Amino acid sequence: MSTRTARTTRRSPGDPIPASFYDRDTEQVARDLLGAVLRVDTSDGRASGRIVETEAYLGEHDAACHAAAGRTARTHWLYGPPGTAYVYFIYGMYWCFNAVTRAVDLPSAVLVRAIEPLEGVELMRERRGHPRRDQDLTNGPGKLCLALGITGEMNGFDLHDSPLEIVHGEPVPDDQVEVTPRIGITRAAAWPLRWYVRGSSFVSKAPTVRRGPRRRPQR
DNA sequence: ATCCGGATCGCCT
DNA sequence: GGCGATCCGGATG
Repeated sequence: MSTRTARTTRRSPGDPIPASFYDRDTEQVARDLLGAVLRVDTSDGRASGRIVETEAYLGEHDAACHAAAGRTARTHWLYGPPGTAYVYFIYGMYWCFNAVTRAVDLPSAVLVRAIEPLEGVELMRERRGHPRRDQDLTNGPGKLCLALGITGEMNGFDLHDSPLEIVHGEPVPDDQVEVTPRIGITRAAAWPLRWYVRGSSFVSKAPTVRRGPRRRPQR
C-alpha cells in the first residue's frame, strides 16, 4: 500500500501532525505529544523516537520560559507560528528542542525531554558515543538532540514539512500519563508542567521506585 | 541512590 | 559579569 495515497485517512502513523494541533493550549499539546514520533533526516540517515516526556513553557508570564526576557534574537522562533521548531543552545555545549505552540506572538512551546528510540538506533549509538545501555541514548533534552542530530541549523524548521518532523504515533491513554513539576529550573519551579509516560524506562528522571528484594519485572 | 564540580559559551542584565 | 529548560564522571553513604 502506498503511503501517499491515503488522503482520506485522518491520522495515519507516519503522517506529519498538522499545524492546527499546535495551535491549542500548550499544556494540552504537551500532554498529547506523548506517543507522537520525533523524526529527523540528515545526510547520515534517518533517526526517530517515540516521545515519552515533555514540558510546557507558557509565554512571557512564565518566569522559566525564555520568552520572559521578551522578544530577543534568541527567542525569535519562539514567537513563530505553531508547529515551528525552537532549538536553543544551553550550557555552552548542548542543544534543546521545542515545538512552538499557540499562535504567532504567543511565545509558548513544548520542550521534548525524552524519547524512546525507534529508527536509526545504531546511528544514535555512534552519535552518542556508545553508552552502555540504549536507555541512556535519548533520556534527556540534550541527549536526544545529540542522538537525532538536531542542531541550531534546524531552529525555525517547519515541523510538518521539513527534515525535522513530528508525526502521528500511538496515542498514550490517560492512565499511563504522569504529571510533575518541571526539571532543572529555578523559577516557577513548582508548577506541574511536566508530562511523561509512566513505566517508560526512557524518561530522563524516573520516579524513585522502592525496590524490594530480587524480583522479576512486574508486567 | 544522591550530591558535586567541571566543561563551555551565548545571551541578558 | 554571571548564569543557565545539561551531561558526565567521581566521591560519598
